[in-house]
Amino acid sequence: MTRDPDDGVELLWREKEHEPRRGLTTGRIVRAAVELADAEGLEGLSMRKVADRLGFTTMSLYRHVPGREQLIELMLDEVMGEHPRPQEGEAGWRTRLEAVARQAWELRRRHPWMAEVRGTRHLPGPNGVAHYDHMLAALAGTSLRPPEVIAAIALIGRFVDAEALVLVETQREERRSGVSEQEWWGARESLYERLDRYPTLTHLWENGGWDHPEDSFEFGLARVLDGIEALVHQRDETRYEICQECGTPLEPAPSGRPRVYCSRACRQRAYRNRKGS
Amino acid sequence: MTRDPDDGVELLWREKEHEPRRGLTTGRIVRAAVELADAEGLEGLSMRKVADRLGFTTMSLYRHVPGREQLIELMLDEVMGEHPRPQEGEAGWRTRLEAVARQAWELRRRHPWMAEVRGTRHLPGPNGVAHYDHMLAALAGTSLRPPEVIAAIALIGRFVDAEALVLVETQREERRSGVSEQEWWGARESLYERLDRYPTLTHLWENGGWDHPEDSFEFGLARVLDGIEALVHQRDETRYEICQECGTPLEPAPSGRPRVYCSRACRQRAYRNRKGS
DNA sequence: ACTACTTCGTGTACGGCATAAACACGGAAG
DNA sequence: CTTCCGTGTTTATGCCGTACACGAAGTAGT
Repeated sequence: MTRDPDDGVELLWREKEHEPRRGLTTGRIVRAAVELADAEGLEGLSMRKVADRLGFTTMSLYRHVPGREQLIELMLDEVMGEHPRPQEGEAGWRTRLEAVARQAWELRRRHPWMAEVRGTRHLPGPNGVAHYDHMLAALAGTSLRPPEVIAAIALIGRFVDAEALVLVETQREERRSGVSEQEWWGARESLYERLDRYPTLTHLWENGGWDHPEDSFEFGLARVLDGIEALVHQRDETRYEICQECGTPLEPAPSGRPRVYCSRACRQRAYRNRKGS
Repeated sequence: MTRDPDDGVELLWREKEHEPRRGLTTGRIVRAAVELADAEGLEGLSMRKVADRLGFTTMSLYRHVPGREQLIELMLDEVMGEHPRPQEGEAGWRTRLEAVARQAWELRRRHPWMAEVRGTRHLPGPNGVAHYDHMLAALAGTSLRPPEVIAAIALIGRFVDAEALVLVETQREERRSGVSEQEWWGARESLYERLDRYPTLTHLWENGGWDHPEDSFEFGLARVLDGIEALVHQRDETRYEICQECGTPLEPAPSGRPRVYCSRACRQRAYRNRKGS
């Protein structure tokens, strides 16, 4: 359906359909697919199984959804809507950023398949954009330059996704094999026999490096936030620089927020130029 | 072949076979598979195509390799062998760690499919262990505690993999569609029309946040290293703590390296206890 | 030299996947 | 009443990993 002139933007941003009592709907398909993926992971998500779950034939889905890929995009935006309402406390940027990272982490614990979605050209739906805006807001008030704000948020996002990915993989393998990760690695005797020749490895082993491992998400989040904090401090010190449009030195803004242009005129000129290109 | 009592450790750690003039070999299969995956990505790697490339039937591969999954593990260790010889310069930990991260990054640029491999139970082969040991060594000399060393290295590894993953995905989509990432996103007019209502997004947009984006790998690597550095400084200040075995306060070690146990007796006791469990 | 056994490669077949294309049916519009 | 369109179905194509039965060829034992 909807031979899309613009790749399915319309499908993602469609307003809510009034769902008929019976029959298929995009919304119903998406929800069934989310349930299925929650239970079986993304690779267990097949058009057949979604259709079965709804009591229709496989091909019927294609009347409402262009294909599997698009279905996954719809699923993503669907679950993005589960994010809690952004509450506008005036906490510091680090508190807010940490909170936002934990929310993303929570969401991926509820829907582990989110981390398994591949591809860089996913159009954001309304829920996705709202959440992205919310994340950016946590850093936009700092002295970071705009591209740094964006890169930092992307870094946090990739970090959470990477952690979620290893989590879902360990869980899947534990379920499939019935053997816990610790047990499995503990039973690899024939591997450990060969590790004596590696000095650092044995040194860390003898000093209990693997006895009480760090929580990987907590450790990594703290490190990444520390790293961003270091950059923020650095930028705080060299806060006042030059206008991005005309190059004259910038005065400190009375609001304390970072400035980019020296005057409204410059800002508008830059904006027009960008629009033209 | 090789119905493995211990899941293929033997296959990974096999000594080099003398390869007969003609006929199949595990090594030949692995190398052909690496070539194929380099060219077509991991999802383009099929047993049929590997066999075709070698001029044999599909099923012949199964005489030398248990299945696709094991083949991928073999491929991983194969390319791990391409890491440059670790040179023992006495640089600082940060320099060494950065170098090691860049090496891993380089390797993933040569073999993008490495980042696409999923699963947490990959047995390391000899090359993999050597590289892991080398990475750990970069941090083992600092005041970080052993579990922190391990977690930090894991963090770096996941960071590199995550970056490599988005890189390979953009490249694949660019090749498949013939449209560059920038062009594609630039052409999503019908999306941008809807973004006015999001304040931070438009603020950053107007201030040129997307005009000259940060290099994602460089930015992230710097942040993560900064984050680890912050932890190292923190540990430097509280370096001398208590013996992990008996709990008595630790004296500073003459070598300046971090200590874990107060005496050789405690260290040996701890080692014996761990072995027993 | 003859036999039994192992090793290696082949051919066929099964069940799973996404999806293209043609078709069937029911209700609304002309 | 006819036409058309939205919706669901049927059938078929071409991928995939791999189980299984078989054949050919080499090797060891007698």
